Amino acid sequence: MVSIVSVAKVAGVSNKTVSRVINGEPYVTEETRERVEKAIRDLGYVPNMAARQIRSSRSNTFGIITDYVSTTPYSVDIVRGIQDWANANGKTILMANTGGVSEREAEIWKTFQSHRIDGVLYVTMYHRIVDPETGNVGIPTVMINCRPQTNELFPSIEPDDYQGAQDLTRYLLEKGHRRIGYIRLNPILLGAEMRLDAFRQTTWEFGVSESDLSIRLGMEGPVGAEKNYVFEAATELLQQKDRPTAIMSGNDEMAIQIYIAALTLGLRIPQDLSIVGFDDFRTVSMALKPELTTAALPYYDLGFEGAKWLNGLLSDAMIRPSSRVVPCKLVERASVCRTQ
Amino acid sequence: MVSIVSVAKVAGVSNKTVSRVINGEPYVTEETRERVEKAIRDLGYVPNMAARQIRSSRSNTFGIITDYVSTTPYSVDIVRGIQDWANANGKTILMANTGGVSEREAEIWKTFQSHRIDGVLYVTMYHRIVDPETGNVGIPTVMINCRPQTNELFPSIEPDDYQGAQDLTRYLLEKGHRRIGYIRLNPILLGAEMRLDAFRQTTWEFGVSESDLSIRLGMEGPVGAEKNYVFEAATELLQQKDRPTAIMSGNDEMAIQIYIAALTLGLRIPQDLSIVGFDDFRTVSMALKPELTTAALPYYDLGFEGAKWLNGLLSDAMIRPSSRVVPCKLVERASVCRTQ
DNA sequence: TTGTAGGCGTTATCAG
DNA sequence: CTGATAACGCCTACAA
Repeated sequence: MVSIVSVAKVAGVSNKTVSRVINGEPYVTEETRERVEKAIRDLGYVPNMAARQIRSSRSNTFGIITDYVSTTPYSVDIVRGIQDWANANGKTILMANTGGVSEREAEIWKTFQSHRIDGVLYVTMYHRIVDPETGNVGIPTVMINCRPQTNELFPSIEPDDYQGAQDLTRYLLEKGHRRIGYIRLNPILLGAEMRLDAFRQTTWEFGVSESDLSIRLGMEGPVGAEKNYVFEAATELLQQKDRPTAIMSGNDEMAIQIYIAALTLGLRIPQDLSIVGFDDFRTVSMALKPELTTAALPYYDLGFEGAKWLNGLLSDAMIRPSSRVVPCKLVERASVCRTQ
Repeated sequence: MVSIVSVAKVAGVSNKTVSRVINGEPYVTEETRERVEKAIRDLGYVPNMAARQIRSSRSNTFGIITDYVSTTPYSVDIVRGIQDWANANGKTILMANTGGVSEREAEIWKTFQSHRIDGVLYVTMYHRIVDPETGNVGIPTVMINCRPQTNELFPSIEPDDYQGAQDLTRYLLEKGHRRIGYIRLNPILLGAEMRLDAFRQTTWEFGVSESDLSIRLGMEGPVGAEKNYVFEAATELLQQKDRPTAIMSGNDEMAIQIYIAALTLGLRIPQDLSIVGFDDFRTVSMALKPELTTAALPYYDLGFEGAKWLNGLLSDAMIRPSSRVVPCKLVERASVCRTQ
């Protein structure tokens, strides 16, 4: 492999001068610089990061730990956000996936140490509380889309499920809806409770009576193998004497079944039934007809901001655990209309 | 940072002996080994990959280049497959995303060189023909879910869209369906033509007359901003005098709209209309009611096998470009019934 | 403005 | 079985 020495030889300078050129340091004649650059091009020289790192003990690398990539593919946007930030700031990304196995997690932290990773982004694919098995390696870490349970060591950045559900509920209320159905997310998801709380609180603030609210459980059980009651729940809801004029769905995916239930009963969307989702999982929300009004989970921003934050922690060294929240933007499409 | 030297000092041996223990080399007394291992534990020593690499000029790292992660989230399973193989074989994964920008791609290859990556997995998120901007860096590469156009340099591994569509078509035919609708995938996707060909060929082999086939375009235009005709096409198809008894959908996502169109027209699935999808994008195929019969794109296997293959190439050094294909397994659910 | 000497943490070589 | 010493490619410190 061609190294700095061969370049130096070809350019007829010392290796230190080559190093200067590579790193854009001052005090190099324009003429020397050009000669070196030519040699670099001619030889196809590319600096060796490993060697560089060994001297400077900074790897300029971030590690990403994810859990279940496959069951919830949407949240890969978090990773995209991280990558974009990393790319724009000259960082490299090392990726590892636990698959939910905690021994595996410990190994990963070891591997990260081995690579002298500067910092770790601990990413979960759905919003939840976790207990990372760091093995106490002391690498600065930011948690994304999750929050530490027992240990308060790490800062975290999460979507604002509460505000998102609040905005959606208000949106429905402002469109005149009062009899509203709610089909709940799997309770093991952190968002489930926050969204429901927001729904309850907001309808209460608007003076909607409890009896106008029909709240049903849509799913439960372990992620990836959950029991699914959405279709039945929606069907039952819509067969009530005073059926709701709108249904709020735990998420977009569940909204598919609500559409199907409504259409099967001969109801038109949105004229007879308004529906809102949550997540803005576009493969679904834009495939539904009419397209689904929903609240967008800020996955990309979570990743981008998380990476930025982590980088800040590295220089500041004041890694106070704290929690940040990113808003969920309401995406207005065509699945809601004003009550007639 | 604690290095091999400190370990050696504590264990009262030379650094080379420590190295031997770490790498599981023979010719170390059991007793010495234990003393060294104790020192490693006590000091919390973790080997420095960068230093190791600098000596052995093998990074044990694979790079993954992806294109548009976000628009097609399902195919992240490819990445999971790669990670699982890498994990089981002690390789590290460096990840980068082009976002479809080719200058970015060139940079990525440079970065990979910088890290002395052993090999590259070039992954696209949908099945297509590509023209990688390698900058001719000569890193062994396997292309996954895509195929090189102009240059024949790299081996590739792809899903067998033809066989998948063939199986689905046969399945419908064996259930007695003869009047069959087909809603086509975006033609810029490589799978579009292969799937349609299989459909045409297989129906022909079964002696189905052309006039019983209704083929419509479902989508077109650039990925991420395509025009969507699925709902209208399905509606039109189902309003024909002799409407099809089954519709084959370009993919699962498009099947959502076919469901909605059918239900809106008062048709029951599958009694009045059978539907099959393609991809087995489970967030959709299992959310639809009745659940969707489809052909599973073997994303995980593509990744896993691709990584394995790449590794083989590294030792064999006979990187003959060739193309491999992985079958798409038919997943039978509840959206098809026998014609009455 | 440029060059020299030394060392980062490993592993390879070869001698003991 | 074990150890001393050199070398990998780069950067820091210092000297010229």
